[in-house]
Order: sequence, then structure tokens, then C-alpha cells
Amino acid sequence: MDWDQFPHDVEQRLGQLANEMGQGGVEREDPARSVMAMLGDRWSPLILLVLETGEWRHAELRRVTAQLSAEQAISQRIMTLKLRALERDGFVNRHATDDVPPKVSYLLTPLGLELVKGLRGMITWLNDHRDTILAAREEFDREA
Amino acid sequence: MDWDQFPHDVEQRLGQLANEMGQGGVEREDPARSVMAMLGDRWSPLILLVLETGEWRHAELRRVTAQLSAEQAISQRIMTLKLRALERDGFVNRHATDDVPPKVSYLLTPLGLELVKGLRGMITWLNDHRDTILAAREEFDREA
DNA sequence: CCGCATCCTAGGCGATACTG
DNA sequence: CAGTATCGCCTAGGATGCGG
Repeated sequence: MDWDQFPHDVEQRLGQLANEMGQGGVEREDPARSVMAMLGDRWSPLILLVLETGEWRHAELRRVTAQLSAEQAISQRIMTLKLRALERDGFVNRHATDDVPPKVSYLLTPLGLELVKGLRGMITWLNDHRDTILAAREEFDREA
Repeated sequence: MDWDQFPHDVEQRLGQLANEMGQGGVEREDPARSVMAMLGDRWSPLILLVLETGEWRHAELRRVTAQLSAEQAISQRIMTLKLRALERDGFVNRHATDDVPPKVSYLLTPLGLELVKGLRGMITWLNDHRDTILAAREEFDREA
């Protein structure tokens, strides 16, 4: 590649990129960043995938979500935290009765449903290319 | 909702979900998890978006990537780390000369290009719904 | 049953200095 | 110019106990 004339042909592409990301640059509170971070954290994607199947009570959701993971069960604290975050962004609705003991259930909003569709697309693609990626890793590790 | 008969109609849906995620559950090294984590971390998505515009040398890539973020510039160490991770999974190719000083450049692989397409889809959707999400947050914070 | 407060650990990331 | 090593911070997440 000829580095002396390199930026010329990508500048408009880059400007367009900057537009999409917002003119000031992306910051931590920006949905494009914070929601992507949620989708990449340890539990939120699994929670969303389970919620796609309908309405769930906290405890059952916790159990089923844990089954989807090969690791330890999600802690109660994190479950609450993650659900709060999803609720805050408008992806999840919370229904509570103020009985003692309380009955609380969670459900995707229409916005949340759209989000999960995108998430499922990503995950499907990744699973379709799972072997390719794993092979690339082995190859890379062997050389090193 | 009638919780006494609740699991019956979602069980096959849940079984199908378990299939997609792999029968043993998803673990940390699983592409579906680790790549989603990459796409949600602080710098990888920006790096991928810039690399979509072509081939880049380390230093220039570092500069341009930082411009896309409202935060501080990416550190040299993390830049190297993130590029290694992307290379390991087969999303990025690295070209190096062993001169002193070295010239190193990075480029998306065909697989990486597909990945970025999905990433861009997600980010586009998120930016399209940016105001909705921000409004939901304000609403939620006001009630609390 | 669910939420919250407290304490703790692991890992992501930044800053700096050094080598080829 | 690019990579590595060392250090230190800060946040995600787990464990436990209490209260409504």
C-alpha cells in the first residue's frame, strides 16, 4: 500500500462514519456504546433471549438463564441490576405487586423485542461461523 | 399471568434456544460469547469500523480510532491487545516488515467484513432509536 | 420472593519506560 | 514505529445477610 497518498480516498467514508457516531464522538452514556456493552456483558444477552419467550418471574428467569450458561448461576444481585438496566433503557417492563412476599415479573417491550431480533441475528451468525473462528484461534495459537 | 401453568407453552421454544446456544451451555471461550464481548468493549467496535474503510498502519489507526471516541485516546498497549484479539479470531490480517523501525498495517479479512456488517446493523439501529432510549432513561431516572 | 447493603475478587484499561 | 513489562485504578460481578 502506498502510504504517502493514503488518507485521500477514505476521508469521505470516515466523515460519514463520524456522522453516524454523532459529531462529538461517542461517549460512555451513548446508547450505541452502552447498549453494545450490555449485549456483550456476561448475562444481559442470555436474559434477553429468555425474555423473548414470554413473561417471567424473577426466580424462574434466574434459573432458566443460568441453564443457558455453562458457568455458575447468576447471582441475585446481578440479576436485579441487569434487569434494572434493561428496564431503564426501555427494553423491559417490570410488573410488581406490593404483597409480602412480592411477586415480580418481567417482559420485553416492543423496543426490546426489536433489539433481541438484532441480537439473535448476531448470535446466529456467530454460531454459524463458530468452527471457522475456533479454527482461526487454534491456528493462531499454534504459530505463537 | 397464570403462573401455575406457566412453563408449558415455552418449553419447546426454550429447548430450541438451548440448541442454538450449544447443548452444554455457553462458556467464556465460546465465540458467541467472547465475540459479543469484544463488540461491546471500549475500543474493538471502533477499530472494526475504521478498518472497514481499508488498510491502516498502527499509529494512524490509533489516531483515527481515538477521534471517533469522545474519550481519551486509546493507549498503545490496548491497541496492540485488541488488534491481536481480532487477528486471533480471524477478523483481521496483519502485515509486518521486520525493518527497524517496523512498518505494520492491518486489514479486515472477508470474515471480519461480514462481522462488521452485522455490527454496523446493530449500531445503525441503536442510533435510529437513540432518542427513544435516551427518553426512556430520563423517564426512569425521574421516577426514581 | 425479591431488593438492597456490604465486602471481596478478577479483569479491563491507562500510564510509563524500555527494546529492536 | 510497534511491542512488551510493570504498575495502579476502577468497575463487573459473586457471596452473604437483612428487611418488606
